[in-house]
Amino acid sequence: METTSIKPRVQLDRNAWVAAATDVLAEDGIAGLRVEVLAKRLKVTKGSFYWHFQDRRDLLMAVLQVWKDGRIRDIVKQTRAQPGHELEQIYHVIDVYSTSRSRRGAQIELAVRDWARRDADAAAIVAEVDDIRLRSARELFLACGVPMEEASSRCMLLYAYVFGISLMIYDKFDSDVARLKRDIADLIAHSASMAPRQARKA
Amino acid sequence: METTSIKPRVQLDRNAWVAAATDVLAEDGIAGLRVEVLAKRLKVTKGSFYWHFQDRRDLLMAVLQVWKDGRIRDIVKQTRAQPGHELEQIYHVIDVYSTSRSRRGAQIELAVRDWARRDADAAAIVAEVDDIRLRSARELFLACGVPMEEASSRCMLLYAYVFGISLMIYDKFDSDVARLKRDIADLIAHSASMAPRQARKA
DNA sequence: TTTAGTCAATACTGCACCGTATGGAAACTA
DNA sequence: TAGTTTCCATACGGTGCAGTATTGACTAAA
Repeated sequence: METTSIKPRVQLDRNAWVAAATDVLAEDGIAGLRVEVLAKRLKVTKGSFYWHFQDRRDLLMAVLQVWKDGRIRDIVKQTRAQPGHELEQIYHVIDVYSTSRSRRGAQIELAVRDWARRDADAAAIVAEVDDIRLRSARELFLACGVPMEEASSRCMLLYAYVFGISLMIYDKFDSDVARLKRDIADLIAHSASMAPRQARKA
Repeated sequence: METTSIKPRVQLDRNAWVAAATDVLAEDGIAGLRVEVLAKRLKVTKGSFYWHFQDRRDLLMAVLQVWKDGRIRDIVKQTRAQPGHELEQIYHVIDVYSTSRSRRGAQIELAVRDWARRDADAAAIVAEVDDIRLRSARELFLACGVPMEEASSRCMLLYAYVFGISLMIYDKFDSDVARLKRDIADLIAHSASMAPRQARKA
Protein backbone atom coordinates (compact mmCIF):
# COMPACT_ATOMS: atom_id res chain seq x y z
CA MET A 1 0.00 0.00 0.00
CA GLU A 2 1.62 3.17 -1.18
CA THR A 3 1.14 5.86 1.39
CA THR A 4 1.60 9.43 0.39
CA SER A 5 1.96 11.55 -2.70
CA ILE A 6 -0.28 9.50 -4.92
CA LYS A 7 -3.10 11.70 -5.96
CA PRO A 8 -6.24 9.92 -4.85
CA ARG A 9 -8.17 11.69 -7.57
CA VAL A 10 -11.11 12.28 -5.30
CA GLN A 11 -13.66 13.79 -7.58
CA LEU A 12 -15.70 16.55 -6.06
CA ASP A 13 -19.42 16.61 -6.54
CA ARG A 14 -22.14 19.06 -5.67
CA ASN A 15 -22.62 17.51 -2.27
CA ALA A 16 -19.01 18.01 -1.31
CA TRP A 17 -19.24 21.68 -2.23
CA VAL A 18 -22.49 22.10 -0.35
CA ALA A 19 -21.06 20.43 2.73
CA ALA A 20 -18.00 22.64 2.71
CA ALA A 21 -20.18 25.66 2.07
CA THR A 22 -22.25 24.83 5.11
CA ASP A 23 -19.11 24.75 7.20
CA VAL A 24 -18.09 28.17 5.99
CA LEU A 25 -21.62 29.45 6.53
CA ALA A 26 -21.52 28.31 10.14
CA GLU A 27 -18.19 29.97 10.79
CA ASP A 28 -18.28 33.16 8.75
CA GLY A 29 -21.91 33.68 7.87
CA ILE A 30 -23.42 34.18 4.45
CA ALA A 31 -21.18 37.16 3.71
CA GLY A 32 -18.07 35.04 4.18
CA LEU A 33 -19.31 32.35 1.86
CA ARG A 34 -17.27 33.16 -1.25
CA VAL A 35 -16.51 30.68 -3.98
CA GLU A 36 -12.79 31.33 -4.10
CA VAL A 37 -12.53 30.92 -0.34
CA LEU A 38 -14.45 27.69 -0.62
CA ALA A 39 -12.26 26.45 -3.44
CA LYS A 40 -9.15 27.12 -1.40
CA ARG A 41 -10.62 25.15 1.46
CA LEU A 42 -11.29 22.23 -0.85
CA LYS A 43 -7.83 22.59 -2.35
CA VAL A 44 -9.05 23.14 -5.86
CA THR A 45 -9.54 26.23 -7.96
CA LYS A 46 -12.81 27.79 -8.86
CA GLY A 47 -12.53 26.22 -12.30
CA SER A 48 -14.00 23.21 -10.58
CA PHE A 49 -16.73 25.17 -8.87
CA TYR A 50 -18.15 26.56 -12.07
CA TRP A 51 -18.33 23.08 -13.49
CA HIS A 52 -20.72 22.01 -10.75
CA PHE A 53 -22.62 25.23 -10.27
CA GLN A 54 -24.09 27.87 -12.48
CA ASP A 55 -22.91 30.65 -10.22
CA ARG A 56 -22.62 31.55 -6.56
CA ARG A 57 -26.34 31.84 -6.09
CA ASP A 58 -26.79 28.33 -7.42
CA LEU A 59 -24.64 27.09 -4.57
CA LEU A 60 -26.47 29.18 -2.00
CA MET A 61 -29.82 27.79 -3.04
CA ALA A 62 -28.44 24.27 -2.79
CA VAL A 63 -27.18 25.00 0.71
CA LEU A 64 -30.60 26.27 1.68
CA GLN A 65 -32.33 23.22 0.29
CA VAL A 66 -30.04 20.79 2.06
CA TRP A 67 -30.44 22.73 5.30
CA LYS A 68 -34.20 22.66 5.00
CA ASP A 69 -34.32 18.92 4.33
CA GLY A 70 -32.04 18.23 7.26
CA ARG A 71 -34.11 20.39 9.56
CA ILE A 72 -37.34 18.69 8.60
CA ARG A 73 -35.84 15.26 9.15
CA ASP A 74 -34.59 16.43 12.52
CA ILE A 75 -37.94 17.83 13.51
CA VAL A 76 -39.83 14.63 12.91
CA LYS A 77 -37.14 12.76 14.77
CA GLN A 78 -37.12 15.03 17.80
CA THR A 79 -40.86 15.49 18.15
CA ARG A 80 -41.99 11.91 17.74
CA ALA A 81 -42.86 10.70 21.20
CA GLN A 82 -44.04 7.44 22.66
CA PRO A 83 -47.67 7.92 23.67
CA GLY A 84 -47.70 9.10 27.24
CA HIS A 85 -44.18 10.49 27.06
CA GLU A 86 -44.92 13.72 25.28
CA LEU A 87 -43.85 15.91 28.17
CA GLU A 88 -40.49 14.19 28.35
CA GLN A 89 -40.15 14.81 24.68
CA ILE A 90 -40.82 18.52 25.13
CA TYR A 91 -38.05 18.73 27.68
CA HIS A 92 -35.85 16.81 25.29
CA VAL A 93 -36.52 19.26 22.48
CA ILE A 94 -35.67 22.21 24.70
CA ASP A 95 -32.52 20.52 25.83
CA VAL A 96 -31.38 19.47 22.38
CA TYR A 97 -31.84 22.84 20.74
CA SER A 98 -30.59 24.79 23.72
CA THR A 99 -27.29 25.79 22.16
CA SER A 100 -24.34 24.23 23.93
CA ARG A 101 -25.63 20.81 23.03
CA SER A 102 -25.00 21.34 19.35
CA ARG A 103 -22.94 24.45 18.85
CA ARG A 104 -22.53 23.86 15.17
CA GLY A 105 -26.23 23.41 14.62
CA ALA A 106 -26.98 26.63 16.44
CA GLN A 107 -24.35 28.51 14.46
CA ILE A 108 -25.87 27.39 11.19
CA GLU A 109 -29.33 28.19 12.45
CA LEU A 110 -28.29 31.75 13.30
CA ALA A 111 -26.40 32.21 10.06
CA VAL A 112 -29.38 31.09 8.00
CA ARG A 113 -31.74 33.35 9.94
CA ASP A 114 -29.46 36.32 9.55
CA TRP A 115 -29.31 35.52 5.87
CA ALA A 116 -33.10 35.32 5.74
CA ARG A 117 -33.36 38.88 6.99
CA ARG A 118 -32.02 40.16 3.69
CA ASP A 119 -32.86 37.42 1.21
CA ALA A 120 -36.36 36.50 0.18
CA ASP A 121 -35.47 32.93 -0.81
CA ALA A 122 -33.82 32.26 2.51
CA ALA A 123 -36.75 33.85 4.29
CA ALA A 124 -39.17 31.54 2.52
CA ILE A 125 -37.21 28.48 3.61
CA VAL A 126 -37.02 29.68 7.19
CA ALA A 127 -40.75 30.35 7.16
CA GLU A 128 -41.39 26.79 6.04
CA VAL A 129 -39.11 25.30 8.66
CA ASP A 130 -40.56 27.45 11.41
CA ASP A 131 -44.08 26.49 10.50
CA ILE A 132 -43.32 22.79 10.57
CA ARG A 133 -41.39 23.11 13.81
CA LEU A 134 -44.07 25.07 15.56
CA ARG A 135 -46.83 22.73 14.50
CA SER A 136 -44.89 19.66 15.53
CA ALA A 137 -44.12 21.08 18.93
CA ARG A 138 -47.69 22.16 19.37
CA GLU A 139 -48.81 18.59 18.79
CA LEU A 140 -46.72 17.56 21.77
CA PHE A 141 -48.36 20.12 24.00
CA LEU A 142 -51.80 19.16 22.75
CA ALA A 143 -51.04 15.55 23.51
CA CYS A 144 -50.24 16.63 27.06
CA GLY A 145 -53.73 17.98 27.40
CA VAL A 146 -52.81 21.61 26.99
CA PRO A 147 -55.55 23.57 25.22
CA MET A 148 -54.93 24.83 21.71
CA GLU A 149 -54.17 28.48 22.34
CA GLU A 150 -51.89 27.81 25.25
CA ALA A 151 -50.12 25.14 23.24
CA SER A 152 -49.51 27.70 20.52
CA SER A 153 -48.12 30.19 22.97
CA ARG A 154 -45.86 27.72 24.67
CA CYS A 155 -44.31 26.25 21.57
CA MET A 156 -43.69 29.73 20.18
CA LEU A 157 -42.05 30.68 23.43
CA LEU A 158 -40.05 27.48 23.28
CA TYR A 159 -38.48 28.19 19.93
CA ALA A 160 -38.01 31.89 20.49
CA TYR A 161 -36.18 30.97 23.65
CA VAL A 162 -33.84 28.42 22.13
CA PHE A 163 -32.88 30.76 19.31
CA GLY A 164 -32.68 33.80 21.53
CA ILE A 165 -30.55 32.18 24.19
CA SER A 166 -27.90 31.39 21.60
CA LEU A 167 -27.67 35.11 20.85
CA MET A 168 -26.98 36.15 24.40
CA ILE A 169 -23.77 36.34 26.39
CA TYR A 170 -24.64 35.71 29.99
CA ASP A 171 -21.50 34.26 31.59
CA LYS A 172 -21.33 36.97 34.21
CA PHE A 173 -24.98 36.86 35.14
CA ASP A 174 -25.50 33.55 36.87
CA SER A 175 -23.03 31.02 38.13
CA ASP A 176 -25.30 28.02 37.89
CA VAL A 177 -26.27 27.95 34.26
CA ALA A 178 -27.45 24.36 34.46
CA ARG A 179 -30.03 25.19 37.09
CA LEU A 180 -31.04 28.28 35.20
CA LYS A 181 -31.73 26.35 32.02
CA ARG A 182 -33.59 23.67 33.93
CA ASP A 183 -35.85 26.24 35.51
CA ILE A 184 -36.48 27.96 32.21
CA ALA A 185 -37.42 24.64 30.66
CA ASP A 186 -39.94 24.26 33.44
CA LEU A 187 -41.40 27.66 32.76
CA ILE A 188 -41.86 26.78 29.12
CA ALA A 189 -43.06 23.21 29.47
CA HIS A 190 -44.83 23.04 32.77
CA SER A 191 -48.43 23.98 32.37
CA ALA A 192 -51.16 24.40 34.91
CA SER A 193 -53.55 23.04 32.31
CA MET A 194 -51.57 19.86 32.10
CA ALA A 195 -52.97 16.49 32.98
CA PRO A 196 -51.82 15.79 36.53
CA ARG A 197 -50.30 12.38 35.77
CA GLN A 198 -47.77 14.14 33.66
CA ALA A 199 -45.79 15.90 36.31
CA ARG A 200 -42.28 17.28 35.95
CA LYS A 201 -39.58 15.18 34.48
CA ALA A 202 -37.57 13.32 37.10
CA MET B 1 -34.07 83.61 1.15
CA GLU B 2 -32.41 81.79 -1.67
CA THR B 3 -33.83 78.34 -1.93
CA THR B 4 -31.84 75.74 -3.77
CA SER B 5 -28.41 75.23 -5.21
CA ILE B 6 -26.51 77.11 -2.54
CA LYS B 7 -24.18 74.68 -0.96
CA PRO B 8 -24.95 74.78 2.74
CA ARG B 9 -21.46 73.58 3.52
CA VAL B 10 -22.74 71.16 6.13
CA GLN B 11 -19.63 69.88 7.75
CA LEU B 12 -19.67 66.24 8.69
CA ASP B 13 -18.39 65.14 12.04
CA ARG B 14 -17.76 61.79 13.64
CA ASN B 15 -21.30 61.61 14.93
CA ALA B 16 -22.78 62.00 11.48
CA TRP B 17 -20.66 59.16 10.19
CA VAL B 18 -21.53 56.95 13.14
CA ALA B 19 -25.23 57.65 12.71
CA ALA B 20 -25.13 56.79 9.02
CA ALA B 21 -23.06 53.72 9.79
CA THR B 22 -25.68 52.56 12.25
CA ASP B 23 -28.30 52.86 9.54
CA VAL B 24 -26.27 50.74 7.18
CA LEU B 25 -25.59 48.26 9.95
CA ALA B 26 -29.30 47.86 10.56
CA GLU B 27 -30.04 47.30 6.91
CA ASP B 28 -27.11 45.32 5.59
CA GLY B 29 -25.34 44.00 8.64
CA ILE B 30 -21.72 44.41 9.59
CA ALA B 31 -20.51 42.90 6.33
CA GLY B 32 -22.30 45.57 4.32
CA LEU B 33 -20.81 48.37 6.34
CA ARG B 34 -18.13 49.58 3.94
CA VAL B 35 -16.60 53.02 4.02
CA GLU B 36 -17.07 53.78 0.34
CA VAL B 37 -20.70 52.75 0.53
CA LEU B 38 -21.13 54.97 3.53
CA ALA B 39 -19.42 57.88 1.83
CA LYS B 40 -21.73 57.57 -1.15
CA ARG B 41 -24.72 57.63 1.17
CA LEU B 42 -23.44 60.81 2.78
CA LYS B 43 -22.67 62.27 -0.63
CA VAL B 44 -19.02 62.80 0.06
CA THR B 45 -15.94 60.84 -0.84
CA LYS B 46 -13.88 58.73 1.46
CA GLY B 47 -11.33 61.49 1.63
CA SER B 48 -13.66 62.87 4.25
CA PHE B 49 -13.94 59.60 6.07
CA TYR B 50 -10.23 59.20 6.56
CA TRP B 51 -10.06 62.67 7.98
CA HIS B 52 -12.43 61.73 10.80
CA PHE B 53 -11.38 58.13 11.31
CA GLN B 54 -8.16 56.21 11.46
CA ASP B 55 -9.55 53.33 9.46
CA ARG B 56 -12.67 51.24 9.10
CA ARG B 57 -12.20 49.54 12.44
CA ASP B 58 -12.05 52.92 14.13
CA LEU B 59 -15.55 53.59 12.84
CA LEU B 60 -16.81 50.19 13.90
CA MET B 61 -15.59 50.67 17.44
CA ALA B 62 -17.29 54.04 17.57
CA VAL B 63 -20.53 52.47 16.38
CA LEU B 64 -20.26 49.87 19.10
CA GLN B 65 -19.63 52.45 21.76
CA VAL B 66 -22.57 54.60 20.74
CA TRP B 67 -24.81 51.56 20.60
CA LYS B 68 -23.75 50.48 24.04
CA ASP B 69 -24.36 53.90 25.56
CA GLY B 70 -27.77 54.11 23.96
CA ARG B 71 -28.72 50.67 25.17
CA ILE B 72 -27.71 51.42 28.73
CA ARG B 73 -29.67 54.66 28.72
CA ASP B 74 -32.65 52.77 27.36
CA ILE B 75 -32.37 50.06 29.97
CA VAL B 76 -32.48 52.42 32.92
CA LYS B 77 -35.39 54.21 31.30
CA GLN B 78 -37.43 51.07 30.61
CA THR B 79 -36.80 49.31 33.89
CA ARG B 80 -37.36 52.15 36.29
CA ALA B 81 -40.77 51.57 37.83
CA GLN B 82 -42.94 53.41 40.27
CA PRO B 83 -42.93 51.39 43.50
CA GLY B 84 -45.83 48.98 43.30
CA HIS B 85 -45.95 49.05 39.52
CA GLU B 86 -43.08 46.70 38.81
CA LEU B 87 -45.22 44.05 37.18
CA GLU B 88 -46.69 46.58 34.79
CA GLN B 89 -43.17 47.58 33.97
CA ILE B 90 -42.21 44.01 33.18
CA TYR B 91 -45.07 43.76 30.73
CA HIS B 92 -43.99 47.06 29.28
CA VAL B 93 -40.44 45.83 28.74
CA ILE B 94 -41.68 42.71 26.97
CA ASP B 95 -43.95 44.78 24.80
CA VAL B 96 -41.36 47.40 23.92
CA TYR B 97 -38.65 44.98 22.91
CA SER B 98 -40.99 42.58 21.22
CA THR B 99 -39.94 43.44 17.70
CA SER B 100 -42.69 45.05 15.73
CA ARG B 101 -42.76 47.93 18.15
CA SER B 102 -39.34 49.13 17.14
CA ARG B 103 -38.29 47.35 13.99
CA ARG B 104 -35.20 49.42 13.59
CA GLY B 105 -34.03 48.77 17.11
CA ALA B 106 -34.49 45.05 16.68
CA GLN B 107 -32.60 45.09 13.40
CA ILE B 108 -29.64 46.80 15.00
CA GLU B 109 -29.80 44.46 17.94
CA LEU B 110 -29.61 41.44 15.66
CA ALA B 111 -26.89 42.93 13.53
CA VAL B 112 -24.74 43.68 16.54
CA ARG B 113 -25.26 40.21 17.97
CA ASP B 114 -24.42 38.57 14.68
CA TRP B 115 -21.34 40.73 14.58
CA ALA B 116 -20.47 39.68 18.13
CA ARG B 117 -20.39 36.06 17.09
CA ARG B 118 -17.23 36.69 15.11
CA ASP B 119 -15.67 39.72 16.76
CA ALA B 120 -14.27 39.76 20.27
CA ASP B 121 -14.75 43.49 20.76
CA ALA B 122 -18.37 43.34 19.77
CA ALA B 123 -18.85 40.29 21.96
CA ALA B 124 -17.46 42.17 24.95
CA ILE B 125 -19.90 45.01 24.43
CA VAL B 126 -22.83 42.66 24.05
CA ALA B 127 -21.79 40.85 27.21
CA GLU B 128 -21.81 44.13 29.10
CA VAL B 129 -25.19 45.14 27.79
CA ASP B 130 -26.69 41.74 28.46
CA ASP B 131 -25.43 41.76 32.01
CA ILE B 132 -26.89 45.16 32.75
CA ARG B 133 -30.16 44.28 31.09
CA LEU B 134 -30.56 41.01 32.93
CA ARG B 135 -29.76 42.53 36.30
CA SER B 136 -32.15 45.41 35.77
CA ALA B 137 -34.97 43.13 34.76
CA ARG B 138 -34.25 40.83 37.65
CA GLU B 139 -34.67 43.74 40.02
CA LEU B 140 -38.18 44.18 38.72
CA PHE B 141 -39.05 40.56 39.40
CA LEU B 142 -37.49 40.73 42.83
CA ALA B 143 -39.55 43.80 43.60
CA CYS B 144 -42.62 41.76 42.69
CA GLY B 145 -41.75 39.30 45.41
CA VAL B 146 -40.35 36.66 43.09
CA PRO B 147 -37.49 34.73 44.74
CA MET B 148 -33.98 35.22 43.43
CA GLU B 149 -33.50 32.10 41.37
CA GLU B 150 -36.88 32.31 39.76
CA ALA B 151 -36.30 35.97 39.01
CA SER B 152 -33.08 35.04 37.25
CA SER B 153 -34.80 32.38 35.17
CA ARG B 154 -37.67 34.61 34.21
CA CYS B 155 -35.62 37.59 33.11
CA MET B 156 -33.33 35.34 31.11
CA LEU B 157 -36.35 33.81 29.46
CA LEU B 158 -37.70 37.28 28.84
CA TYR B 159 -34.72 38.49 26.88
CA ALA B 160 -34.08 35.24 25.06
CA TYR B 161 -37.69 35.43 23.96
CA VAL B 162 -37.66 38.99 22.69
CA PHE B 163 -34.49 38.40 20.70
CA GLY B 164 -35.56 34.98 19.50
CA ILE B 165 -39.00 36.05 18.35
CA SER B 166 -37.44 38.61 16.05
CA LEU B 167 -35.57 35.80 14.32
CA MET B 168 -38.64 33.75 13.55
CA ILE B 169 -41.08 33.88 10.68
CA TYR B 170 -44.42 32.75 11.99
CA ASP B 171 -47.02 34.40 9.78
CA LYS B 172 -48.55 31.11 8.77
CA PHE B 173 -48.68 29.63 12.22
CA ASP B 174 -51.23 31.64 14.09
CA SER B 175 -53.77 34.13 12.90
CA ASP B 176 -54.08 36.07 16.13
CA VAL B 177 -50.56 37.21 16.79
CA ALA B 178 -51.69 39.82 19.28
CA ARG B 179 -53.29 37.24 21.53
CA LEU B 180 -50.29 34.98 21.11
CA LYS B 181 -47.90 37.63 22.27
CA ARG B 182 -50.12 38.59 25.15
CA ASP B 183 -50.24 35.00 26.35
CA ILE B 184 -46.51 34.61 26.02
CA ALA B 185 -45.98 37.73 28.07
CA ASP B 186 -48.14 36.15 30.74
CA LEU B 187 -46.07 33.00 30.70
CA ILE B 188 -42.92 35.02 31.20
CA ALA B 189 -44.17 37.55 33.71
CA HIS B 190 -46.89 35.82 35.63
CA SER B 191 -45.43 34.00 38.54
CA ALA B 192 -47.02 31.71 41.08
CA SER B 193 -44.61 33.12 43.63
CA MET B 194 -45.89 36.61 43.03
CA ALA B 195 -47.53 38.71 45.66
CA PRO B 196 -51.26 38.29 45.16
CA ARG B 197 -52.07 42.00 45.03
CA GLN B 198 -50.06 42.17 41.80
CA ALA B 199 -52.30 40.16 39.57
CA ARG B 200 -52.33 40.23 35.78
CA LYS B 201 -52.29 43.49 33.99
CA ALA B 202 -55.75 44.71 33.09
C1' DT C 1 -6.64 3.02 -29.83
C1' DT C 2 -9.45 6.45 -30.80
C1' DT C 3 -13.17 9.19 -29.03
C1' DA C 4 -16.16 11.39 -25.97
C1' DG C 5 -17.17 12.84 -21.43
C1' DT C 6 -15.81 14.53 -16.84
C1' DC C 7 -13.52 17.48 -13.78
C1' DA C 8 -9.98 20.78 -12.74
C1' DA C 9 -6.03 24.37 -13.75
C1' DT C 10 -4.77 28.62 -15.83
C1' DA C 11 -5.41 32.94 -17.34
C1' DC C 12 -7.90 36.41 -18.09
C1' DT C 13 -11.73 40.86 -17.40
C1' DG C 14 -14.07 43.64 -14.42
C1' DC C 15 -15.71 45.47 -10.20
C1' DA C 16 -15.81 46.81 -5.29
C1' DC C 17 -13.33 48.10 -1.74
C1' DC C 18 -9.26 49.63 1.65
C1' DG C 19 -5.99 52.78 2.58
C1' DT C 20 -2.57 56.66 1.14
C1' DA C 21 -0.89 60.84 -0.90
C1' DT C 22 -1.71 65.18 -2.27
C1' DG C 23 -4.03 69.23 -3.55
C1' DG C 24 -7.69 72.64 -2.91
C1' DA C 25 -11.44 75.36 -1.06
C1' DA C 26 -13.75 77.34 2.70
C1' DA C 27 -13.53 79.19 7.29
C1' DC C 28 -11.23 80.96 11.07
C1' DT C 29 -7.20 83.87 13.03
C1' DA C 30 -3.67 87.17 13.51
C1' DT D 1 -5.02 90.12 3.86
C1' DA D 2 -1.96 86.67 4.57
C1' DG D 3 -1.49 82.59 7.04
C1' DT D 4 -3.45 78.57 9.30
C1' DT D 5 -6.69 75.08 10.16
C1' DT D 6 -10.46 72.26 8.85
C1' DC D 7 -12.73 69.37 5.83
C1' DC D 8 -13.23 67.24 1.45
C1' DA D 9 -11.94 65.81 -3.72
C1' DT D 10 -9.01 63.43 -6.79
C1' DA D 11 -6.01 60.07 -8.06
C1' DC D 12 -3.54 56.12 -7.19
C1' DG D 13 -1.81 51.20 -5.85
C1' DG D 14 -3.20 47.00 -4.11
C1' DT D 15 -6.34 43.09 -2.81
C1' DG D 16 -10.23 40.04 -2.99
C1' DC D 17 -13.70 38.21 -5.48
C1' DA D 18 -17.35 36.90 -9.50
C1' DG D 19 -17.58 35.00 -13.64
C1' DT D 20 -15.73 33.41 -18.49
C1' DA D 21 -12.78 31.18 -21.83
C1' DT D 22 -9.56 28.01 -22.82
C1' DT D 23 -6.73 24.24 -22.18
C1' DG D 24 -5.34 19.91 -20.07
C1' DA D 25 -5.58 15.54 -17.75
C1' DC D 26 -7.81 11.54 -16.65
C1' DT D 27 -11.47 7.84 -17.50
C1' DA D 28 -14.57 4.93 -19.75
C1' DA D 29 -16.78 3.45 -23.72
C1' DA D 30 -16.62 2.27 -28.85
